[in-house]
Parts: sequence; C-alpha cells; structure tokens
Amino acid sequence: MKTDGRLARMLHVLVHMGLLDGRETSERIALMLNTNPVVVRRTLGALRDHGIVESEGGRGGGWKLTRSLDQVTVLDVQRALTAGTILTTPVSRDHPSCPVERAANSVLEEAYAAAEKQLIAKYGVTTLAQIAEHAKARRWQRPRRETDSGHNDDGA
Amino acid sequence: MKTDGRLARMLHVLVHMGLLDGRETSERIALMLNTNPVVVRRTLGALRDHGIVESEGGRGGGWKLTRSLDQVTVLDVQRALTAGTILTTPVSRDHPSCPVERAANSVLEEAYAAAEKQLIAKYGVTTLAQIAEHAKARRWQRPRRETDSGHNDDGA
DNA sequence: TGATATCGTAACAATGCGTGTTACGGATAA
DNA sequence: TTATCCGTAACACGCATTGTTACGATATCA
Ligand code: FES
Ligand code: FES
Repeated sequence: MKTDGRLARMLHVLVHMGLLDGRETSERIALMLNTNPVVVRRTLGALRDHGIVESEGGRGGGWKLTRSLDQVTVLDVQRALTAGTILTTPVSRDHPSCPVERAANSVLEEAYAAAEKQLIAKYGVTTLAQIAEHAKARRWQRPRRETDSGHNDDGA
Repeated sequence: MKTDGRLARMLHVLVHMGLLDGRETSERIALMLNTNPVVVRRTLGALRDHGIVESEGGRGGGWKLTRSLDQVTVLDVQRALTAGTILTTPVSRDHPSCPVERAANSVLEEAYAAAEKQLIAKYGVTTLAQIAEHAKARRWQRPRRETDSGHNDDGA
C-alpha cells in the first residue's frame, strides 16, 4: 500500500497555521503540500469534524485552528484521522479453527498491542507546540543555505 | 494496502512442520493456507535463503526445517522475510527543506522507533517452540466441537 | 446583481504492494 | 520414461491512499 502520509501532512499544516496564526485556503495548503486542494479539504475535513480546525466558505474563507498549538496533541490528530487502532496487526485468517494459527496470531497481537501502546504514549504527550519549538530550534541550528528559508519558502 | 500476512503465515507453517516433524510439499502447505503453491514457494524461499528451512526438488521433495522449533525466534522469521525496518514510519516528503515538516517527521520517527523496539524485543524472545506450546495448551483448554480438530483438520 | 473566491462532494483514475494464477523449465526418484 | 516437486517469470487482482476533474453551494465585493 502506499504509505499513509496524512498524519505527517496534517501535523505540518497545523503547525504551519499555528505559527503564522492566520487563515489559509485549501489552495495555498495544497501548494505547500505538493498536492491537490481536494485532498486538503478531504483530510482537513476530518479534523474539522473533530473540532481541531474550522472552515469557512465563500470569499475570504479558508481554514483556521480552533485551539492553540499547545492544546492539540499528535494523538488528537491521529484520532481525528482514523478510528480504531493505528497499527494493523498482520494476522492470518487462512484457517481460523487451527490452534497453531491462533497461537501465532496471538503472539503477533500481543507484540503489536505493546507497540501501539508506545505510539499512543508518545503521541499523547507530544503537542503541536512542541513540534513548533523543535522546528524553530532547528531553524537556528541549521540555517538553510538554499533559496528557501522555512515557511512558504518556495512561494509556491 | 492489503495487510501483509506473510509473517503470520510462515509462523503457522513452521510450527506445523515442527510439530509434525515431516517434509511438506508446497502443494500441501498451499492447501492448509488457502492459497497457491507458488505463493508458498515464494515466501518459504526467503526463509530458505536465511537458513531456516531447506527445500528439495524432484519426487519426494518438499520443505523441511533445518533447526528445531526452539532454535528459531519470530524475529528470525521476520528478518528473513523483509530487510530493514518492520514498521514504515508515515513521514511526509512534500517539502524536505521545511523545518516544520522535518520536526513533525522526527516526532513520528521517534515514536515509531520506540514502537519497533517493542516489536523486536517481543519477537526476539519468542521462539516457535513457545508458539507450539501455546497452541497445544489451547487445544486442551478449548477442544474443537466441529469436524476439524487441529492439524490437517479439514484435510484440504 | 454579477463576478469572484472558497469550501463540499461525488466520481473516477493512478499508484504501490502483497497476493493469486498460469505457464514453463529443471531436477529427482520410482 | 513418467510422475512429482521446486524455481521463476509474467501478469492480473484487491485494496487503501492519493490525485484529478467537475459541479454545486455559499459568502464577499464592486
Ligand atoms: S511550515 Fe509552512 S511550508 Fe512547512
Ligand atoms: S498447524 Fe497444520 S493446519 Fe494449522
């Protein structure tokens, strides 16, 4: 499967909006994400349904954060994007009545449950504000030498 | 993407072979996995390349374990199936020069590194023999009431 | 009112990767 | 020589995300 990049993209967009503290249109966001406005609406739509952002139609409309960056965790975004588990346990269902298959599956399920617990723990204590700080710190540590220099760097 | 069921399938097959302690043909294994002999050869071929099983062609040939079940860990099988990381971190590569994207990605990378560490730890200490024991224990705890009763249950 | 800017959504193609299938060649034992 | 088996190439399929086009609804501005 193509890798699911929605979480990373949304973190990027949300921190971007939080730092610039302004309304952004789907079109501008699409340019910064090298994608299509429809994809942006689709994905940000899920966040809107969970109260993380709000959208306004019509001229001058766009997307805006409903809370400050320190009020949103990575876990909040993850939960808004997909219900249920984050990782999909790679079990087999070839022979459901076989005790061996079940034993193998249960080993995998336990391992993945532990792994997902780790993910949730990290996601839960990481706020978007921390990501923003991290980004700013890096900015000073490693100034870009290319034409771009951070936000809206390529103007696109 | 379709879930990757190779690890679970291989664990099932290997434990099956270990318990019955015999040579199995791709055809028989394919039947027990509800799949195709070619898929079996493909996947078991990876394990052969890593010394977990061996194959013999010609009449009377088939697949056989090269070590006993307590000499193979789940991690061994995983490593034989795929090189590199087990989990794929869902990073974005839309704007590689943007510090915010990098910061978001690095959060995800750390979280996934921790999660994968959990997986590897569990995989590394779990042998196929343990899965076999688990299966046998379950067998006694919950005897099947249907026509099948364990290995080769539906004869298919 | 009319023109313009935005979101909302449906519909469908593209993509990636494990899986399923068919086909054929090589090897080994009866 | 025949019956099995593995090895491999080649190609179609399933499925979830992504990308694209099209059209409708809504809000602002001149
Ligand atoms: S934060 Fe604006 S483009 Fe990365
Ligand atoms: S162990 Fe033989 S079919 Fe499950």
